[in-house]
Amino acid sequence: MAGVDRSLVAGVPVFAGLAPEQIDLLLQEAQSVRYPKGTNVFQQDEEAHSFFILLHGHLRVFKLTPDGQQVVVRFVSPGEVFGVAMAIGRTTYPATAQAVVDSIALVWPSAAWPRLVATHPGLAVNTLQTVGSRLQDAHTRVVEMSTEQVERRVAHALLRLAERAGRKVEAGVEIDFPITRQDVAEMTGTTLHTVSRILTAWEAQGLVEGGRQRIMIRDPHKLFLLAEGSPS
Amino acid sequence: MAGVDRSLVAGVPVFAGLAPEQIDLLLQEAQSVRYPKGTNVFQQDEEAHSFFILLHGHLRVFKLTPDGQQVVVRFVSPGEVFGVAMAIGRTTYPATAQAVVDSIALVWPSAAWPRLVATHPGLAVNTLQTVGSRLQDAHTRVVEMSTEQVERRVAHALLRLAERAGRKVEAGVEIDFPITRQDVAEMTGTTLHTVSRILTAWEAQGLVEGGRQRIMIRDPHKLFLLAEGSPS
DNA sequence: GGCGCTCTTTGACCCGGCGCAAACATGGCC
DNA sequence: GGCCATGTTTGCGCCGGGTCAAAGAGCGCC
Repeated sequence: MAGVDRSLVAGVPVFAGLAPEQIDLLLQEAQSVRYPKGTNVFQQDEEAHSFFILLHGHLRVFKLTPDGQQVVVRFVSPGEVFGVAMAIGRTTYPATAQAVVDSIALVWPSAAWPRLVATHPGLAVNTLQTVGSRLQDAHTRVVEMSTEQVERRVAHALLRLAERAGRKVEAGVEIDFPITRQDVAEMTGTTLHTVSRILTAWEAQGLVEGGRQRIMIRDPHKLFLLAEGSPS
Repeated sequence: MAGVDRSLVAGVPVFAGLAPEQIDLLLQEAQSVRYPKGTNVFQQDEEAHSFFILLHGHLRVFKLTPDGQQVVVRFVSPGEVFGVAMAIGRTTYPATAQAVVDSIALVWPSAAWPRLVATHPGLAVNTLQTVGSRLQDAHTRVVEMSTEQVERRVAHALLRLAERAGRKVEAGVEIDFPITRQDVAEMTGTTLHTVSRILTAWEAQGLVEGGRQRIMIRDPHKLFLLAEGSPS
């Protein structure tokens, strides 16, 4: 519980530029909590009681529409803050965060946020940059969905996944957590059927390699060309 | 140039909670600049030299894709900050801001931002909330584009426009600036042809009333039902 | 006050990808 | 090691809406 080691959050962007003593102060108020695979860290529309930094594992953040469809907002990797609803002026979480593998996060009570930013002004500035880059991502996605057709959107989605959560292996870059065709469909605004067809076609060309809840990119460069719409 | 009156920015959210003297200090560093209809306040990929608050008029913010397509990110109304690229850690503007009518904005040099947030901590907190609510909007849009078909997306877009930039008139709510079918298409990821067809159909039902660069919503409630997918 | 540019409407055609359905693989669990 | 749940593949038919084309309509400008 108490006494989280500073080294755990060495490279966390949201703490960038803060003095080590400041970071220690912040960590003293945090709890470290385990979230077994499949459990929800928080749920959409639930009161935003806490905010978090992921230490270990991977989360899938998704929104549920009134008619029950899911849309994946993003995947969270270690070192990222999440659940900062309170900081952006919301009282409830706008989405659900679910552990796709056993995960561990640092947890702060949302109520502490105003005091923390008052004491550590750099925190607001850093969080602003984090939220800002998410805004960029979201806009990129809007542009892609407006102007690209499905195959290129899927290519872009995989490239981003590989960049943020890729693990280099002998034969390419593998997504570092279990991910289904359905997940990719929910990231790109299509159906699992279409994703499956696309991946099968790519596999035949040696672009990617699939498997159950597994995607490996064998030829990132060719995939990139495809994503950018180079006429093949 | 100097001596912008405080009353001009009375209700501006980004100044919420700041003391009047603080606001005066901030205003002393700003310039008031006119942007005639059709001119660009800033351009995509240009160095982010300034940030702004719109005093008068309306801006259209759009992204240009490599193949020349435009996607409308949002419309800016008076009282909103924009061009805060620097604050979110970018050195260039991610989009172009264009005056759709003669407009006036307060302009600060981006270089002053770090000093301003250091002096006025509330500024970072307020900006964080502003950027956060834009993130919400962007995610809402992603969800809509993923799960709704065109007609409902257009309905949602018009309702948002009406809410943010609507002017009540006798017969309904009119969008308070010139807006083309093409603009609506670029907000919703469709074509002007499809938007035209939809508006024509709605007009026949008495839902909206069109015109050149003009959209008026005659029956917001019915439009809302349609947007939410109530089976008509 | 008329010319021309921009915006809008409307028609006809066609295709990307969604919906539905069914078979098939894979891995966890008892 | 076999069963079951979950995930994946694949075929087929269809349709929402994009594309191409061309004809109106409104407005600003000279």
